[in-house]
Amino acid sequence: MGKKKETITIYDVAREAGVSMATVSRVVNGNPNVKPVTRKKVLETIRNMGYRPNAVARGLASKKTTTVGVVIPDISSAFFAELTRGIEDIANMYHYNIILCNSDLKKEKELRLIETLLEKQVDGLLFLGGEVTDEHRDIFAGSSVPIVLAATYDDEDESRPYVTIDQVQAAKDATSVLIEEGHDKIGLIGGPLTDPILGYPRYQGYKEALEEKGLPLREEWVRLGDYRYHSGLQSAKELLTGDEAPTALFVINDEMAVGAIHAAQDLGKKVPDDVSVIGFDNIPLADQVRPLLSTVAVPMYDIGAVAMRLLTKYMNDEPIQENQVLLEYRLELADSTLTKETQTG
Amino acid sequence: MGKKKETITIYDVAREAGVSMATVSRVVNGNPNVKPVTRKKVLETIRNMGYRPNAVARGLASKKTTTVGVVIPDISSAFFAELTRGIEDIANMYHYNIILCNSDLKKEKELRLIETLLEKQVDGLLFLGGEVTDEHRDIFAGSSVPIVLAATYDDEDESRPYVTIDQVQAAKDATSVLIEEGHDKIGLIGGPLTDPILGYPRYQGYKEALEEKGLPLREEWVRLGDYRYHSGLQSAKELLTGDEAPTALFVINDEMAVGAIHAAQDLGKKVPDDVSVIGFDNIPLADQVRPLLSTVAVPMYDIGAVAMRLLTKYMNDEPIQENQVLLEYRLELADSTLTKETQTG
DNA sequence: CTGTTAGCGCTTTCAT
DNA sequence: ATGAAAGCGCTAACAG
Repeated sequence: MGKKKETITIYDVAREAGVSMATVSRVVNGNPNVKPVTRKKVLETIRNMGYRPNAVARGLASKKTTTVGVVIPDISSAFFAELTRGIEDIANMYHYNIILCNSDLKKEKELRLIETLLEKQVDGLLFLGGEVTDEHRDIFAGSSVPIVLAATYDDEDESRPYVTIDQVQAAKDATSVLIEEGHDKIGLIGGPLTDPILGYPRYQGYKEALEEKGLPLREEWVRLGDYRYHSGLQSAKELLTGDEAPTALFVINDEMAVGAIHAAQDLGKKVPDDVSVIGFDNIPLADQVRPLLSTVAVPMYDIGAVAMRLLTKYMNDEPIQENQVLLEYRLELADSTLTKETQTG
Repeated sequence: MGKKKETITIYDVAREAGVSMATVSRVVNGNPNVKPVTRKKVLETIRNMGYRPNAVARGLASKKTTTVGVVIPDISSAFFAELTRGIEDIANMYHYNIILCNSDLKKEKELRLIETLLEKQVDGLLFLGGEVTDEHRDIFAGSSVPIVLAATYDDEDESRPYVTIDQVQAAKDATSVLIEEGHDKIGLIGGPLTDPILGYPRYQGYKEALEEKGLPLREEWVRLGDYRYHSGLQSAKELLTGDEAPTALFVINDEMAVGAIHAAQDLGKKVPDDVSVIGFDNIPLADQVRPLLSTVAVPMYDIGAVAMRLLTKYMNDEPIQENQVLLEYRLELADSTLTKETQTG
């Protein structure tokens, strides 16, 4: 496949065009200090010879790779796929490429990947969605490469840049929607409370909303899932069975929320008449279910885009006004709850 | 962020450990020709000094980057996200990293990205989902880097490696399910017929199935969408209105198929009692809708994984038995059609 | 505007 | 088992 082309270098082009390597380099890099005639001649021989610049050599000499590393939990999750799309679009806009790595939220894998990316001399690093531990901090501190967190944050390092949303407040707002709808038996389908990024804060928001309105937080109305559809389906089946069943569910991500809707329907309950459901994230699925899912619209694409943009600023030593960004979210109230209004936080 | 660490090189380690650069290099690369004592000492000073190998320098010297380029239409599509996951898992297994690029199926963007990836000296390239034109072939031919196609193929270049499924046969099988269910008014929601990768072949399969059974292909039962949910919703609304409406729909991807189910339900029709729907791809959504969607299960993850594995073989000059692979698909018959059986092709 | 000359940090013969 | 030395292809002063 492809001929074993003897690599043609900048030196070959220089010789052929009758100029120096430096001049060819200048032409290739768009340096204005080249006489138009010379430029033309060089460009011509470049085309004729089929010369293609070697970015690795350039990287070694210039100490810039125009490549950034992205460590993400799982690209097959709709949430992170959308986020990654935001990252890549901005990266592309600024002429960077991204090396994409799935971490599965495994700490050891995360650390290994970060190490590899640093070895590959990425100009910057985006760390998404995982918890930042001391070991992460050690490796971050040992490098001079700018690192920005996205869809997570580091509560132990006040200076670490991040882009995310206020998880607690958003969860609180979502729960409040159900309360204001008149519900006083509100269940939760959450994530592991040991998850400091999503599971715990969203639980916390639920709790705070109930406390504020003087509603009881009953253990039997709480289930902790694994963020997947079937987990939501199963959890809701349990919650909605029995006579003291909640009449509303706050489900901390859309996939589980849609599972909850289907569970209710399987049990012969109408959504939202018999049970209201509000989700979280606003992945496309929220709009591809009947009834349409009310949810917290997280600006996934923007989180990625803003984080990448912030990273470019670090990489180019641009002035930075704000390096810890809480993006706005919206309550997207559709048909799985009753009320119709929009708030923002 | 991070101290401006003066880069410590293999030379520094060598000096500090009292050995030569070559020896350090051997240790770092696991070359067995190093006395255990020496190895130990070197490893120790590496740890003490916090030495991190520079993969760019290594890449320049060795002409290997252990990085592969991946050009994909859109990472935010469930289909390609899953495929990419398969790619990355295998890449990771063989110690490669991937540079991920979204092409949006725009030819110019594809060509530009491929060019950039080759400049970055990727060891191999995976080109996904797009059409291979003469310009693609030119650039492919001008490089000695192995290139494998995934979820697409090149009908003009008989030697170009690829991994995909038999689109025509699969579409034919899906349509046949509806026919065998007793339907004779079978509509199609397809993609653009100008799309040689999905739109046309899946249409072709539909057509062949009808012809084979002597059923009429009626223009008014065909709608061409854009693969998105709303397009399926809208198309189905049009198809299912009127008295000569089809009683079954073959929808060429799941997203549109779910849209079609919802359209039917919105029109007060029951699925599958009033109208059967069969989709294509078997993305997670197919399992997150009621009724559960019958569909053609495409081994998305495997297409990516097998393509990546094939690429590693090229990159390591391993013997290759089969470089053009048609993976098997299954008919996943669930609740949006009546019959219950499984075939494979 | 153009050329010369050092490296960038590592791998890789070739000796020893 | 280990070292010396020549590049890999390019950028970046520094001259002129």
